[in-house]
Amino acid sequence: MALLPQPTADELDLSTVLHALSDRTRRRILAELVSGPRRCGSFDLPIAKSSVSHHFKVLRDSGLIRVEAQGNTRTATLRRDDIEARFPGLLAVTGILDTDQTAANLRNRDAH
Amino acid sequence: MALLPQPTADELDLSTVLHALSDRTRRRILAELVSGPRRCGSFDLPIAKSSVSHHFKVLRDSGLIRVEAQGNTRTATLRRDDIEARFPGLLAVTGILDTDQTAANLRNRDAH
DNA sequence: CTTTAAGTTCGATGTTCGACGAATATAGTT
DNA sequence: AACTATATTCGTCGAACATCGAACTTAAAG
Repeated sequence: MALLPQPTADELDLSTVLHALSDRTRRRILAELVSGPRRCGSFDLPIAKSSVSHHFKVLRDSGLIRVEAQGNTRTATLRRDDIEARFPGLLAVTGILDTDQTAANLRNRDAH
Repeated sequence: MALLPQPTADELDLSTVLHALSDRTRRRILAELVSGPRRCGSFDLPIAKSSVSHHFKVLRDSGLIRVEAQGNTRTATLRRDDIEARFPGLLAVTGILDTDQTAANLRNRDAH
């Protein structure tokens, strides 16, 4: 159960985060992580596994996900609270949060 | 008074926009455009003017700014409404809108 | 202990990026 | 017409990026 190195919440860099988000495959990974932690290898992506590994590293280095090694598997988790604290609304506006959630946010926003 | 080619509002591509925003120099240009249209050459940037021209092209191709040629000068305008319509909140969360303006938006938002 | 599964790391390839200077185009100015 | 100012385009450079397959590491399963 080793947590792999990652930036702290206050170390999140906007340029780095936006670059990580500018890739469709990485946004797809993040979107699938909204529903909860997932094993890194459990994503059905049309690229080689070494490429997948690369994308997970970019996401982890940027601070968007945390990755925990347990045995010979790794589990990725969206750092939703940290991202929200530093860049509120970023996940919603980039389409990471699913439509219902975004709609709920919008409703809540407009209602108040 | 020729408007240079640019994507329509509904053609804005998230990956392209996020990539354009992932550069600090380009975000700085956008932030200075919040206060109104500016001549392209009137930005005090620590890079060669050919590089500045490149950044304006990236911003225009991504749809974040419109550029109008008038005589031998070009004027850049932030496409605020188009961006807001397509990706609401993106300019605020990326720090393009200054603090006061963002606060004003939040006040206005909450008020309604 | 051998096999299998999960991922990473490495090296190579081709592309894109950001920067530069030089050359060019366009349009005012003298 | 010659000069000046504005800005782009072109060619180049090194760095970074995305992708791949092969080799490697680690650990669980048989």
